Amino acid sequence: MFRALADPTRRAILDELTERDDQTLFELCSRLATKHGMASTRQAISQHVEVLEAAGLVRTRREGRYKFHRLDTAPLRQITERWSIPPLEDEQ
Amino acid sequence: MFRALADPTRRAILDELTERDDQTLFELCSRLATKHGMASTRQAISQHVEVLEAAGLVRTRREGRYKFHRLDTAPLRQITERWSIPPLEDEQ
DNA sequence: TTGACAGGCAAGCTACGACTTGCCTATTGT
DNA sequence: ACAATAGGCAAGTCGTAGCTTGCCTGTCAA
Repeated sequence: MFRALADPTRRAILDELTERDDQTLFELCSRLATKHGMASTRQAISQHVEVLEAAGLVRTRREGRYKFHRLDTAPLRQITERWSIPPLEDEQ
Repeated sequence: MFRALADPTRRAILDELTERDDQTLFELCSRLATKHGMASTRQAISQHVEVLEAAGLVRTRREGRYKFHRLDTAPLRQITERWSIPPLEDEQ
């Protein structure tokens, strides 16, 4: 899962899913291209999504010929727990 | 900094510094070898530390011929803020 | 002052990750 | 039925991350 976060395109996918859940692969492709300025092919995105799925950061649901993607931030807790991140105080 | 977290050896270094600050490079080497079972050379660890420094996750202080390493978890906040991790409550 | 110790620098090797290309499957609409 | 659409599979290319090797610099103790 740490490896999954290492790639900027994958982080952009997480960003995209943060502000809008249940996107299809094609939606993700076009939105990444326009809003994040990343010109990636569908296959590239598809492979990134696979990695994110394997890391448990993205859940997918098949529906007809569409595959919807949903963000799951639960695995990210590992990070805050492992190195005990100080609870974010108001940094002036 | 995400890339810095992607490597298991580097995460082990952070773990090591979590439970004991101000270790020298040689200390880190031997402790990683014994406690974490990672047989890495000094140069390898040194390069990992460089990456962690560049990511702002490790602060160093030179003292004579020793170089002490200290953990800085501040950059990790980015993660919790970026994808709004729910504040870890007592789970169950 | 000189040898032992802590660490740095730089070039080279290797393996793996990101991406492409080409073709295939399955679902839907007309 | 068949074309269009959403997605999957697999092989191949290329760059770079991680590691090693060899040698160099700087500090301290005898």
